Amino acid sequence: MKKTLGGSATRVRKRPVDKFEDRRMQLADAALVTLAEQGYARTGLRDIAERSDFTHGTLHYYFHDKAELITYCVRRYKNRCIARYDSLVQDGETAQDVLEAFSGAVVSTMIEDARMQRLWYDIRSQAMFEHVLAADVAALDRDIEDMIFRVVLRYAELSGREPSLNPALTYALFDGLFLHAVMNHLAGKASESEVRSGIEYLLGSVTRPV
Amino acid sequence: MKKTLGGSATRVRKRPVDKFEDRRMQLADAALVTLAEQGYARTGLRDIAERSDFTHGTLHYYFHDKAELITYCVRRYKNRCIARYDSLVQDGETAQDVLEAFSGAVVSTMIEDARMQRLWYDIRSQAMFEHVLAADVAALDRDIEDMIFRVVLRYAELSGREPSLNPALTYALFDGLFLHAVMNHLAGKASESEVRSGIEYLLGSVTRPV
Amino acid sequence: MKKTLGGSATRVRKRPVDKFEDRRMQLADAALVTLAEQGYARTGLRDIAERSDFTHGTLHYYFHDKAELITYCVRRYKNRCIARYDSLVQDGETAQDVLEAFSGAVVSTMIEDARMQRLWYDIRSQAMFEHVLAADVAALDRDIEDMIFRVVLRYAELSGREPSLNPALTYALFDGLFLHAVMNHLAGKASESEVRSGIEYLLGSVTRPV
Amino acid sequence: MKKTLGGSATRVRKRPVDKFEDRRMQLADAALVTLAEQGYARTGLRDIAERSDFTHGTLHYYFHDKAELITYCVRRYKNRCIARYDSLVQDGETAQDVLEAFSGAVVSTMIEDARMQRLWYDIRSQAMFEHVLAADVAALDRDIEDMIFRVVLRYAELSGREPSLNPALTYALFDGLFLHAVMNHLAGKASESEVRSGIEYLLGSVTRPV
DNA sequence: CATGAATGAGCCTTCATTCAT
DNA sequence: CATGAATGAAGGCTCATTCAT
Repeated sequence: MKKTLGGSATRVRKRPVDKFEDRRMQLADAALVTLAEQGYARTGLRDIAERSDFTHGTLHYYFHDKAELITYCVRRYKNRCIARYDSLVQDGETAQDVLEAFSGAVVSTMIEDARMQRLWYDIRSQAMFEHVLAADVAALDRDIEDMIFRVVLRYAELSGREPSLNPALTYALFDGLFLHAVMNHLAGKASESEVRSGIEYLLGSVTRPV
Repeated sequence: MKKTLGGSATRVRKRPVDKFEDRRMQLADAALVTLAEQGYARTGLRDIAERSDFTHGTLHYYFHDKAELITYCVRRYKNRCIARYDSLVQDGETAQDVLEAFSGAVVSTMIEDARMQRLWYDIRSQAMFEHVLAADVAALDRDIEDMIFRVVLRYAELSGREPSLNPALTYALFDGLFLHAVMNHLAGKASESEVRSGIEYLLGSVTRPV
Repeated sequence: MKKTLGGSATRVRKRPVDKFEDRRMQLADAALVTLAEQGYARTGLRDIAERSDFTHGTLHYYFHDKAELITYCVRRYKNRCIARYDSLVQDGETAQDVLEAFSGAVVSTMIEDARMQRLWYDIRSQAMFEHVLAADVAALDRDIEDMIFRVVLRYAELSGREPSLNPALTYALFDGLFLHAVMNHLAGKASESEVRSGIEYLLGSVTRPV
Repeated sequence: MKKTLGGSATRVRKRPVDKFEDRRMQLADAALVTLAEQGYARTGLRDIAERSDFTHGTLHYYFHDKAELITYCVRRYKNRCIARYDSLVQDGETAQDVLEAFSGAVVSTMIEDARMQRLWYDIRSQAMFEHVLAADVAALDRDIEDMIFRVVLRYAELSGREPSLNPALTYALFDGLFLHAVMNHLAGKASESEVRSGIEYLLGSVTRPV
């Protein structure tokens, strides 16, 4: 409300709602570190609290229960991923740009974010069993599907082609590729070049000349 | 197998080792029902015992700990899967046979074994975090990869084609397809025809004319 | 009371002490609603605050701790009860008036105030265990005892009789009657006429002809 | 089953079901000590375990949850009370015997079992709020009501009288007497003679010449 | 062989209370 | 005055595991 008050540039304090939300983000980021390390089932709220600047009581102050915290965390991580991929790809001006930006991003995700990614796969698996997680996870998965299809569309458009598969099927194939890239990386089997060639192959495979 | 066959007519009891192994299988099959229903993290040994003919303590007599039981269960389930797919596919005499047998098997897995499959995905996710599971799961995954590649090889051979991707990449793509088929099915989104066309597409895509 | 009245026309604000006390009453009344619903042990200060116009922290500003709030609440409720019974009974001009006013009041307490009454019985039970509550509850119980005896005295006097039991014993019997009336009502066993006849019987029983 | 096997007098081990039930009793008796001391709401399962020979996990092995343990405990205590009163009273051969046995028992309950009795009043209060307790407590209260009426009947019969009030009302009055006896005793106000005379008065009051 | 009693660590959650603003 | 952020102890409960029988 009192936000954009005149030209005053010295609004020192954020609105209360922002403070609350800020702390949620801060806690979520701390939680993500632990979650990525230990996984959903093996991470207690106490573990999370211990590696944050707060106590475990505070976690419950900001999140109603564990499920809410976890979905908030995963949503936060995944939204960042999606934004990152979107911006990367939209900056590309040739099909080659897009291909390289995309496969570069996948490789770096695989290498640097392997632990975060496995958390995502973990939570997505749990969501097959736990009702409370299902809706949130499904929504996120749809967002990722859309993002992947945007990449494919952009690539197709820049190379005079068009998608040959629907978004769901397209995503399923890329998802398989990502998942195995991460699993392989965590298993110590370096496969950067294989991932790159896999993506190149797949981008060609899921599009066709107009 | 069938080791002490011969002419011996007085083999009243199986050899001890067999009895032990038999019971393990019996327990594992009972456990699989519960595990498929509730998932790894949410299933206690008590839950399993309650739905079997044995007690809680007996489980520990036959399995050293929970991880051993679970990996034994999953290995059992997955080996059955692999055998089933192998026999189905090897019975086919034309490429069309193989295609139909394979996609039919996938569809029926998706529909009837959805709960078992999600258990596999669950355990595979946990294996990314729990070292004790990692080796067993990795071995199983390799077996599946091999099986998938046998299907592709057979299909290729019968249609005058050859694989265009290595086994790992081939599996990754099929795996993505399977995983999303199961997730969609569990989410209530029927997609039988889509799965069939996906498989047909993919079999064509991972092979090329010789 | 009304101390600074006089000719001063500008007394805009109540004296500080009154404001403080007013707010305590306001908070206590809000608290009573929740307490009557959930009982002492199951009611958190948060529950109370949520159903009032104030926050959690404010409660501690006006009451030192939970025990003080609770005793304040119960005292408030019970004093209202006592005042009500006193005025009802003193208005009666014949023994029959008193009997009817009294049993009518008990019946309406049983029906409309059942949830408040159970709170009283609850706190009185807790006071048997928690020292901090003991003194306050005991004082209240004495006030009720006195009130009951005033009713009996008034009834006796108007009917040419006199009490035949001491106040403590008299109260004990009426208290048993009340308690069971409330328990029965909460259990769904309507017993209005039984309560009325019980009271009539008891008023006769605890008095005797002069 | 194998219980009364022939004339063998040396059945060393009880049947399994008995062992389980025996331990429940043992744990319940230990629990009653702590519960009587601290009251329902202030007693944790850990408190109970600490003052028993077992750990808090064991409590959950024998009782499904806290409510089951508590109701089991109270039922156990109250059934003992009822049996005790029944046998005491039935041994009396004259009205005077019954009067003395009964009031003696009440006095000794008041003095020696005051802490147990307050637990009963506590749980009965909680049952007005907690649904899980309601049914069990109501059943117990009915048993006590019956017992009281048996006393009154016996007393009436031996003195050529008959009950003048129904069982519910009769119990309500005695209950009020008991409750206040216990509260007074806990408050340090000795009142043995008063209790005795109250009971004598009440036994006369709730009966009338045939 | 198989049982089931017993354990104790650990989990999520609730809550009265304190305190800086 | 009033707020609400933060705390930490405590609560009920679950569970893999051990072990005497």
